[in-house]
Parts: sequence; structure tokens; C-alpha cells
Amino acid sequence: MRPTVHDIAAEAGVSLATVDRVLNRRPGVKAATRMRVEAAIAAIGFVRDMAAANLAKSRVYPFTFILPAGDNSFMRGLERHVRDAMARPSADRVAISLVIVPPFDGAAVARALDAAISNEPAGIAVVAVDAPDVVDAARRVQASGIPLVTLVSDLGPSCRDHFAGIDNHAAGRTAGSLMRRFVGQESATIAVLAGSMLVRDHRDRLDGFRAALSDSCRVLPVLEGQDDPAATERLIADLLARHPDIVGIYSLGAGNRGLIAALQRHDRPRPRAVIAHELTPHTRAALEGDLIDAVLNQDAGHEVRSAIRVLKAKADGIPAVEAQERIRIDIFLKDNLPFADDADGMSPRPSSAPRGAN
Amino acid sequence: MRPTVHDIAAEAGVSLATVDRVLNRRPGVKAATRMRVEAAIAAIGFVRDMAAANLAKSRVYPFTFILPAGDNSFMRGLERHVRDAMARPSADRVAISLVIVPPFDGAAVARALDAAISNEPAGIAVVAVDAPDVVDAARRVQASGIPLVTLVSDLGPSCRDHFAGIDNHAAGRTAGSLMRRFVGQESATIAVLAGSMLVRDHRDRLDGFRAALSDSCRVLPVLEGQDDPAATERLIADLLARHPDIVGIYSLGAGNRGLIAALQRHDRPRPRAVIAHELTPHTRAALEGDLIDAVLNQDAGHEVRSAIRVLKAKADGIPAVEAQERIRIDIFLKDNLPFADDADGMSPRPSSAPRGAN
DNA sequence: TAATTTCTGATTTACGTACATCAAGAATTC
DNA sequence: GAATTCTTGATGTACGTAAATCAGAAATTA
Repeated sequence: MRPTVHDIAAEAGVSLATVDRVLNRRPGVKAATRMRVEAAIAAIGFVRDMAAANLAKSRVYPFTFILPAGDNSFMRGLERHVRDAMARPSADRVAISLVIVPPFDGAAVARALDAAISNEPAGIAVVAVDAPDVVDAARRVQASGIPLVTLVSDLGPSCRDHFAGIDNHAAGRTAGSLMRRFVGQESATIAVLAGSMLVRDHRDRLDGFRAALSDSCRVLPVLEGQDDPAATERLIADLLARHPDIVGIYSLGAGNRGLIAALQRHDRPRPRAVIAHELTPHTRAALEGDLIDAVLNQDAGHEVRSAIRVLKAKADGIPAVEAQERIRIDIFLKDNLPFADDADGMSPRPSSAPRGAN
Repeated sequence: MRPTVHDIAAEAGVSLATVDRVLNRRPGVKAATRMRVEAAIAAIGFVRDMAAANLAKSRVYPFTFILPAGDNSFMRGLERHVRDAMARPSADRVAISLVIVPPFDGAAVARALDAAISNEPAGIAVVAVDAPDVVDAARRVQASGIPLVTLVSDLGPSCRDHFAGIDNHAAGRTAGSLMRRFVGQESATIAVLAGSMLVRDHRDRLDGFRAALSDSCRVLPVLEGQDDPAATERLIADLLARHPDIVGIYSLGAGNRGLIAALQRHDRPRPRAVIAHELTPHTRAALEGDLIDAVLNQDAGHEVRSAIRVLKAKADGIPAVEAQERIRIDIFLKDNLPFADDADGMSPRPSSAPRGAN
């Protein structure tokens, strides 16, 4: 059997109360006694049964998650994972309130942050819009002592405790590397489609992409489709008509529906390499239908769970191990697609079955 | 607060004992009463606190893991993850005994399985060698009612309960797709390096690779290096000398160290596309040093944790949700490498710094 | 030495569930 | 109607830890 607090007490020759004082860093233990107890803990290899401890503490962590509304598939997948976490509080004693705000609306996010502060949660996670009033609100969150994690889209490192998302510059570089190899020729003409250059993620991806490609290809000026399907489709159709020499398209935002529609309607062979971001039902179908060659993905489920872990750690005053919370950049081809039920690029699910942690 | 069993009792107007009988499917409850209780459970949205339940049951799951010895970096990484799981029994109440057997030795695996049976664990996970006596031993495990999971390397579906590993045919196809796009030309000459065609994983990968490439490239006869560094290096050096027209190499086994050494010593430009398997310190360094273009990887940590989850589910008589336990095929370029501490392709750690093959 | 203050022990209750026991009521059988 | 089964209630203990209380013992200060 695993050693318990009783075993520590016996080993150290002290009472249970003293062991408890040492374990929970309560005052009233002489330094010498404390060291005896700690030695006993090390000697018998005691590890606290967190399940029992949490049960006894009956501690709950009220967290607030702030997500954008809108029909962005990735964001809806993110919301689904948050709701999954809400639906299974059993495992981790987390009580999440979910706040949905209008998309691309800095003022709304700022208001939501201020509202969250007044509820005094144990932590806040937010899909940030990189705007001055959001930064101000984030600072107010920190000033009130509430841990703050940015999700997917970051603010500056100075106004949040942690960022649960991918390194978007590295993602752009990865896209660039793939693109360079997929087009397989020097001085090819490459087009880039973004949502908006006002969003930090998109800027970072573009920078990384250019850095990986600059010396071997010609990258056309960025097209900004505002992640709007109709507008994006027009942009791409126009692009394909005007530049028959285009061999690669990099879609670094969420405008994939318009891109796919334009490629589908295109009457000549599509550019040799098309790379997009985020595995959604649309991009999955496009991969399977050979309209897209590769999809870079961030696992929304991982991001949500990571955000929760970090918030809990911060709430407990334990420093989170940043290296363990890094979110990977997944690359999907049609050949290594995960099963539909298994990831974000899936068909909508009926309810919320519990999922395996990773 | 979350509803508890007491709330169910109050809602249904029955005693705690009756609620307990319903919850734990104990006999002695009239159908009508049972339905009242179940209705109450649904009405107040009760979810059993598994932490408390496991605490009360003080149930432990003794599992046996059987892994091959040897200096294969991937296997040592796998072992490290098993030891990690052993070192933190707090979370999941599993008690793992780890058995290390000689590599590529079916008889040894079979003996280990039989020895494990006599210990009556709640489940067994094994890195299988696809040999008749292993299959026989696996059937004996199943006959004795102990759940059996194959890890990384499978047996037939008929002689284990679950396979915790990647779809190696899909992995081969993925490698083929990447290869086709990386070499970027028709009728290119591609070489394949394997460990041994006697191993199921390697055969599957080769099949998938050929299926993805057959109509566009010329794939040379497979080289078998037995995952031995020196032998592999000679094979590759010889290959490069005899076939100056080779534009791609696919290393589908664990012979990466010899491959990398040969590429390093090669005095002419290396083939345009080199794709290998498993992110280890060696392949990571080769990726960073531009000796390899892409590495397909299976996350050993995920596999170990998945195996444990499945074994627990089987031990509890709960059918594991296969779709949730699928292991992804990761693709790594130098641009999306995870941090060294974060994954298997890490720098050697003080505890067990394996060096050698792969 | 007396009066404090600081430390430690002993004990109890609690968290939410599992599980066992005993008694008593209800329904069934003969 | 008696004997038997089936069903339910009441109660207590246990899991491993947290947290509080109160009573002494030890160390410190006056």
C-alpha cells in the first residue's frame, strides 16, 4: 500500500497534527521538527493523494472563459471543448462560467473582463483581441490578483500570466517550409490569404512564412478577406484569374470556406500547393477531396485543458511548468487525418461524451 | 454545489441505502423504485464523484508492462513514460510493474506474458513481437480473463483487447504523400530503409508507402539494416555510391543513426527528400541540421497513457471508446519541433541517458 | 520562579462515496 | 393465517486528507 500521513507520523515520531502542519505549511512547527517530518516524507516516499486532499478541502475553482461569438468553426470547436470541461467537473473540481462576446470587438472583451472581475473567479481565460482597451482591462484583472490566461490569441506577455496557444511565427515558418518543398521550384509565385493584419496571430504567421520563403519564392501582397466567406471567395477567384502562374496559396486565417469554394469553382487545375490553418469540417473535407494539400492545426482541446491546468496551478500558487504546457503545431495531410470523432475537424456531436485526456 | 447521493435520496424520497443499491447495481430494489431513483438522478443532474468513489473503494489497478531492452531510443523513451506513470500513482491509482525483456525475442516475450499471468494483474500491456509463441501466450492471457493491450507493435486483432499505437499503413501513406510532394518530379528514384520485414509495423509502413507512391515514382528494393547502426551506415553509403540518381530516402525503422552517419559522411549533396520515423535525440538533431526533412512520430507518452486508460476501462468492465484512443501520426519538420523537454525527441536526461541505435 | 509565548499531541468532524449489517415492513407463497 | 421471500430504511465504518479545537509540554521572557 502507498504510505499515508499516518505512516509519516509514525516514521517521524510526531503526531498527525504536526504532519498536517508541515504538509500544508501551517505555522507552529519548530524548524527541527519540520525537518524530521520532511525527512520521513522523503524516506518513505510519501506522495499526497490529491484526490483525497481535494475531497477533504472540497475546493472548487470557479473560472471564467471569454470566447468570441460568430460562425468561425474553430472557435465553435473551442467552445465545445470548454463546454465539455464544464460538463465533467467531477474530474477536476472546476466550475466554469462561459461568456460569449461579439467577435473582433475589443470593447466587448474589455467589458466582459471587467464583469468577470466583479464575480471574483479563481481565474480567467480569454481569447484576446489585441486592442488597447483589452490590454487595460487585462491589467485590471491582474491588479485584482486574478490569474489571467490568453487563449489562442495573445496579448503582450506583460499583461497576462500565460498564453495557451501555438507559436504562430513557428507555424508560419512551418507553412513556408512545406510550401517551399511542395512547389519544388525556385522563384515560384505564392499568394497569401489572411483575415486581417490587425490580428496578432495572423501577423506572426505571415512573418514566419515570409522568413522561411523569402529567398526562394515570390510572395504576392497579402489578401485580406476579413474571414468572410463571400468576400474571400471573390478575392481568390480574382487572384486565380489574374495570376495564372500562381503555384501556391497559404491561407493563414479562418477564411477557408471562401477559399475552398473558389477552388471548387475554378475551371483550371488548382495551384500545386494549398496550405491552410485549423482542422475543421470544411478543411477536412477539402483535404479529403484534394482541394487542400496540408492543414496546420492547433488542438483546441489541448489548449482548453492546458488553460485550465495553468489556471489551477496559478490559483494554488504553484508555478506552472511552462515547458509542459506548450501547444504543438499539428500538420495534417489527407493521409494522417485523425478520426472524425477524435479531433476538432469533426462532424458536430450530439451531446458531450467524456473524452480521453492527453 | 454539485448534487450528492444525499440529494438523490431526498429527491426520490428513498434512503441512502437504496440510492447506493441503484447506483452500484446491487440487487434488492423494486423496478418501480429503481426508476424513481434514476429519474431523480437525471432530474438533479447527479454525476458520481469518481475521486471520492475510488477513494472509498480504495481500488488499485495492478498492471504489468512488458517492454524490450536494447538501445533503441524510442523504446527507452517509452520506458521513461511508463516509469513516469509509475512514479505518479496518485492521480489514477495504478500500480505498474515493469518487465524488460531482450529485444526481438519472441520466446522471452511469451515467457514474460506467462509470468505476468501468474501474478494476476488487472491488465497487461506488451510491446509485441509478431511470433507464434507470443500469439499463443497472448491467448493464454485472454483465456485467464486478464485484459491485454499491445503497445506500439501489434499482434492480430483476435489475440488482444486493444492496440495502443498508430495505424502504420496510414503512416506509410503519409510518408509517401510527403515524399511525392518533396521530390516534386515524376518517375523519381526512391530508396526505402527498414529494420526487418519480419516486423509487422515495418511491413505495414512499406505497404502504405508503396500505395501512395507506386504510380509516380520508382521505389528500389527495400534495404534491411536490422536497425543496426554500423550495418545500416554501410548499406546507405553503398546505396548512395551506386545510385547517384536517388532523390528520396524513406527510413521506416529504427536505423536512423546509421542513416544519419552515412548522410553526414556523404561528400555529394544528399538526396532531396529524407523522411524518417520517431522523434529521438538523433532524428531531432538531424532535422535541425538539415540532414532529414521530415520525421513521422508516434507520441510514446500518449500511447502509454492511452494503454493505461484502456486497461482501466477493461478492468472495470466499461467498454473503452476506441475512437477516443486513436494515436495520431505526428509530422515534424525542423520548424515545428516541440521543445526538447516536452516530447520524446529530447536531449538525454541524467536518469537514463540512452545512446546507441536510432 | 512565574508568566508568557511557542510548539506539539490528541481528538473530532468533514468531504462524497462504497459497502456491510440488522431490523422491519411489504408482498408473496403455501 | 403463517411462513417465507423481497424490499427498504437506519446506521455505522471506511478511504486519505484537511482543518479546527483544546489541552498540555516545552521553551522563552520577565
